[in-house]
Amino acid sequence: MRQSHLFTKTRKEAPKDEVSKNAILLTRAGFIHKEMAGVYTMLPLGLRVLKKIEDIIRFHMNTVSNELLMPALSPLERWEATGRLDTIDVLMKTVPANDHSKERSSNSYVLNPTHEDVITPIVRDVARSYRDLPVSVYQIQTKFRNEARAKSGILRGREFRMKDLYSFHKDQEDLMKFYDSMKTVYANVFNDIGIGADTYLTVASGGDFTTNFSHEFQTLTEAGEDLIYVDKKNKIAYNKEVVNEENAKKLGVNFEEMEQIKACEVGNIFPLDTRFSKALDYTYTDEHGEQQIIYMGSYGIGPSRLMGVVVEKLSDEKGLVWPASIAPFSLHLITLSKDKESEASKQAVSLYDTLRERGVEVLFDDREVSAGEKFADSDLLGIPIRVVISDKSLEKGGVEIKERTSELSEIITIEELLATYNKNC
RNA sequence: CGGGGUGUAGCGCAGUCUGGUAGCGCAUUGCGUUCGGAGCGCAAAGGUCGAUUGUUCGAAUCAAUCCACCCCGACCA
Repeated sequence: MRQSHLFTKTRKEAPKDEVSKNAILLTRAGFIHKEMAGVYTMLPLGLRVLKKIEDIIRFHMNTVSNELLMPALSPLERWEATGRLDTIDVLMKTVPANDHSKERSSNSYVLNPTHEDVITPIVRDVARSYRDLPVSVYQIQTKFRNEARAKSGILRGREFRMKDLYSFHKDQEDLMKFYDSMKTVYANVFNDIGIGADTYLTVASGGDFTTNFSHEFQTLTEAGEDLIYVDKKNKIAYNKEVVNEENAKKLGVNFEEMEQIKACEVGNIFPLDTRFSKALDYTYTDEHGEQQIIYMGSYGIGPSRLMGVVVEKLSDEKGLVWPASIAPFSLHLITLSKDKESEASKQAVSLYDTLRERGVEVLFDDREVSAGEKFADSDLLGIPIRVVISDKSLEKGGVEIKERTSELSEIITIEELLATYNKNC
C-alpha cells in the first residue's frame, strides 16, 4: 500500500490520557483510537496486526477443533440457568433506552463476557451419545466485561477480542488428556507470535469451577498485573495466588527457590469438570445405554491483549517493533526523492510493483516529506525490514536494507533484494 | 467502590493563586527555501475555556453540583 493513501498519520506527542507504553505507541503510530476508557477502535494498521494474531491462533486451533461464531448478545435466562446472572460482577446487561423503569425486561440482554453458558446448550443439542464425544468448538469474538477500572491500554479493556474454545468429554480422564494437549497447542501459538521464550505455563487456582488447578500462560513484562513465581529451569511458573505451604507440598515444589516476576496473562485453560453440565443438565448416553454427566474444559486467548503485550515487550525508544509473523507489513519501502521523474522515483515505483506482484506485503512511503520524517515514521511503525531507495543508494549500487532492530544497514542490488522474495511466487 | 489528579483550537500545553478583549508549540492551508534522521522563514485558518447553576458591572479564573479521563488501591468467571 502507498503510504500517501494510508488512512492514518503518525503523531509526535503522546495522548495525555494514556500512560501505558502500548497505548501511547499504538496511538502515536496510528494503530488504535480510543473511544472511551477501555474501548478502542482498531485502525487499519492495528487491524492488520490483530488479524494476523487471530489467524495464527485460528491455524493452531483448527488442528484440534472447529470454528464457529456465537452471538455477542444472549438472553438473561441463559445466565439464570447457570446461576451466573447475579454472580459475575463484570457482567453487562443492555437496558432499553426507552424504558428506564425496569431493571429487567423482555428487551434486556446480556453482553456476553464469556460463552460457557451459551455454548453448552448448543453442544447438548448436537452431542447426545458417547459416539459423539469428545467434541470441541471455538470462536474468535468480541467480549464485554465491565471492569471496575479499565487500564493499561489494550491490556485490560471493557470490550476486547477473545478466542474461546470449549471441549466436552465422556469422563474426567478424557478431559485431562485433551486439556494437556492444549498446553502444546497454546505454546505453538505463542512461539509463532514471537513471545514464546518469555511465556510460561503457569499453575493457577481453578477459580470457582473446580478444586483442581487451572493453568495460565503468562508473558513476562513489567506491564503485567500478575506476579508469578518462575522456575526457569523447568520452564514452569506458579501464580502468586497458589503460592502457599499447602500447595508447595501438594505440588512438590519449593517456591522460595523461584524468581518472582511480573507477568501478563495472555491465555488460560480451565478444567470446568461438571460445573456447567450439571447446571444445564447435560448428560450423554454411554455404551450401556446409561446417562452420564459430561465433563467440560474451556480455553481462552486474548488476541487484543497479545497485541499489547508484544508492544510492551518488544518496542524501543524509537517506536514499535513487530515480529515478522504479525507485522502489519513485512517490508517498508522508502523513496527519498521528491522528484517523480527522477531515476530513484521510477525505480522505487517499479520495485514496489514487482514486490506486490510477488505477494510481498509492502508499505511504500511515496510521500513528499523530508527524509528525517520518513525515517522517524518508519521506526515508529515498526515494520521489520526497511528498504531505502534514493539517488545516493543507486550511486552505491542499489538499495539500502536495514532491519528495524538493527543499527546497521547495507547496500544490496535490486536483483539481490528481489531474489530474497522469489520463493514467495 | 475508596483516595489523589486533570479537563482551554485536531493533538500537546501556558494562562486560574491575585476576575478585566484567548495565548504558545505541533499538525493543517498558502508562498519561499532546504533535501539521508521529524530542517528554516513568512503568512493564514482554527476556540460553546468539560457541562449546568450561582456570585459579580464583568468569570477560563471565585462557589456549588454533575460528567469525562488518568494514577494508586480494592476487584478481575
